[in-house]
Amino acid sequence: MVSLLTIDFYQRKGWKRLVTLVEIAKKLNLNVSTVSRALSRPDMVAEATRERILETVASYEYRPNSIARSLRKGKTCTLGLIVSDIQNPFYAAIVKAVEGIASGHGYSTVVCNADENPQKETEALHLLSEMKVAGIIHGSTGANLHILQSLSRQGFPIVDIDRVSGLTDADTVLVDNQAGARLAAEHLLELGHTRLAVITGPQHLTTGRDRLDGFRLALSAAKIALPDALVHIGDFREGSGYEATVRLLGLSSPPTALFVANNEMAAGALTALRERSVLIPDALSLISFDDVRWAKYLEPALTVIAQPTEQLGTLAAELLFERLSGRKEVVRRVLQPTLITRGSSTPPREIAVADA
Amino acid sequence: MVSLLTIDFYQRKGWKRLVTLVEIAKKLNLNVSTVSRALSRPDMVAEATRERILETVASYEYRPNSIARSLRKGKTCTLGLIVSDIQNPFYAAIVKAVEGIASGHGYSTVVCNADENPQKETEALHLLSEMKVAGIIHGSTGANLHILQSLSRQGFPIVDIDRVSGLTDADTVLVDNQAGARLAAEHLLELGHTRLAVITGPQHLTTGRDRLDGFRLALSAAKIALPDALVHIGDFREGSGYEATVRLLGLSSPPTALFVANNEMAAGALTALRERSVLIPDALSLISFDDVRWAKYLEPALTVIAQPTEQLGTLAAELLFERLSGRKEVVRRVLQPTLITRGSSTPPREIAVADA
DNA sequence: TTGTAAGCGTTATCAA
DNA sequence: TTGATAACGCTTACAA
Repeated sequence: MVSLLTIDFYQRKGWKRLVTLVEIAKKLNLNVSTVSRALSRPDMVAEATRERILETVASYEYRPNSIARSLRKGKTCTLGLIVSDIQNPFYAAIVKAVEGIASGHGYSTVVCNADENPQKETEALHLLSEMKVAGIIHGSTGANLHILQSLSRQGFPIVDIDRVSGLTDADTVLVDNQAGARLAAEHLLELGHTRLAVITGPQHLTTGRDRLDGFRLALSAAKIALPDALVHIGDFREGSGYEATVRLLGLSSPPTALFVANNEMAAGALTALRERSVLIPDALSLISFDDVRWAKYLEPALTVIAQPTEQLGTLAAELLFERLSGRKEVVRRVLQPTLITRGSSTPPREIAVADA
Repeated sequence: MVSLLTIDFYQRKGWKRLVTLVEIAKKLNLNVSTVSRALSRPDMVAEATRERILETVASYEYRPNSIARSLRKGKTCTLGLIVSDIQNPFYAAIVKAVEGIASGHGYSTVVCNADENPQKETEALHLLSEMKVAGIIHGSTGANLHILQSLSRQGFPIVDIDRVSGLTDADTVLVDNQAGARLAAEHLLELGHTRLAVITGPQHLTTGRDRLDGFRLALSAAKIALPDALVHIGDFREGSGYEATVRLLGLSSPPTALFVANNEMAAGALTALRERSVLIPDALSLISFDDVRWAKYLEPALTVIAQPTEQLGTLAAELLFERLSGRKEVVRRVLQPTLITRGSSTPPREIAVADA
């Protein structure tokens, strides 16, 4: 009878045969609180009792229910991480770094994929807020400032990573995108290019804006013109890099050097250049943001502006944990990107574009 | 006084100013249950009351506490996903696919990185079991069968992905690794190679074993010898691909064709080949598992065995949800990899290896 | 249509 | 050193 009841009970609920503290306590004729203490504060319970308990716990393969614990304690050991594309190696590195730091602290990481879609970001934020995560790290689309502010007011520590959301009380970890773009421009200028083009990202993202601004600034400092026809605004995805490149190549006088503001669009640009048999670097010098693995395997290898991706993720997670352990001041860290010169950028040679 | 008490209370607990059902109910002079119903079963509450409630809920930015809900309902809306390297594009694609399906079902995904480390996998499994996730998808290291069995007995639905764990009651989504390796071998054999080498993964992983077996089978069917010196067992990481390649190149008669069993080791192999100026495909034909993005950007582009990665992740997640909605039979899906012929594999040419 | 109350599995407070 | 008990925020019989 009893066993029948038990089975029915556990079939009604989702968790099937999960042992609980109460059951362990019953087996041992002890009180739940004693068993609980034996696990969380072993020194507060007599040696003999403790051993009996630990034995039973092991033999029943008991695992504490962190849901119940979280509810009782009023805190979770879960971090929320929102990125715009897990498959982009840039974010993959961040995910890995954050997960690493988090698990080192005994925290788990819930990864949400916003896909550059404000609607998906909204859902992700709601999800994380309902999960009552201990904190949120996110590369913002910039569209959900209102929700972020509300979450922040509710006490969720928030860390902006890679992009600024507009939150005033969030810690921030950024790469100096202007400096990176300047490095790229100056490198091309030093090589002697005077007709330079740029494919950047959406202007509502700090990354897209700053990388264009930096490029523009360097050019104007060198008194080199940047006509509108040589400026393309993509969406940081492969397709837009392809299309922008096609249009640039269609110009009556195409550029001799091209700066692409992230790795995805660079991949698109490459495809377009290959299709049209544009020789790199002879017909066009190419430089892009992000030192992805394949950059060095290309022929010629790709000159890039490298971002310290792991450091970005590590730092963001560390700032979050500092915040969780009481830091009050808002911290803003700006990391410096570096130029890695490879074969895809050389001085301009006045060679005609080969026919496709 | 009241406000002081409140502040003190919320400072003691971690969750700071999170509105609860009780508070909403109090503001409205309603019972919690009514408020709860207004949100989860709106039709069971009077139009007027419902509107009053929804207004207040919105103005207080109330978000249900999913911890409490999970505890009460005895189920979570969280999936656990264990992969051995988030940064490997193969797993990144799986993570993305799983997360996509999960969020479509209103589920969140906790991603754990096992790093090919059984110890880390153990921790991840314990974490997920304590979180009482609704189900677990994992590419097993093969070392934690005991824990997996225990979890399975406790009622956690488990899906094996990419590798088999040994669980008998887990759904499984695999790629036919033997067939893939056979495709690779047959391709090289058809090109006329007779001295073929292979770099495979750990033999305790089905992927490492099957890819070697398939290769071996194809060669023996063609009556081509595979001497031990031409077989290298790596660990699926870049470094081991590099080292194995270096050793292969050091042989008195090096192979004319090389099959590398995953993309990471292929990257390592490439580095070694470049360093030693071994011309591909003239001195060595190269083929690898995994059609990563950069494979087609190489010069020559890399011939690969492509795995249907998104499909792998999608299917795994779908099987899990089917299981959650009651399916009892164990399902095992085997997906077929495909050969993508590119420039890195050609008939052997008897050209000496250029000096480094 | 709404209210009452029990309970999910823990932990923490208080008493014994 | 241990036990009894009340929470944590929510859902859901059941009663009104």
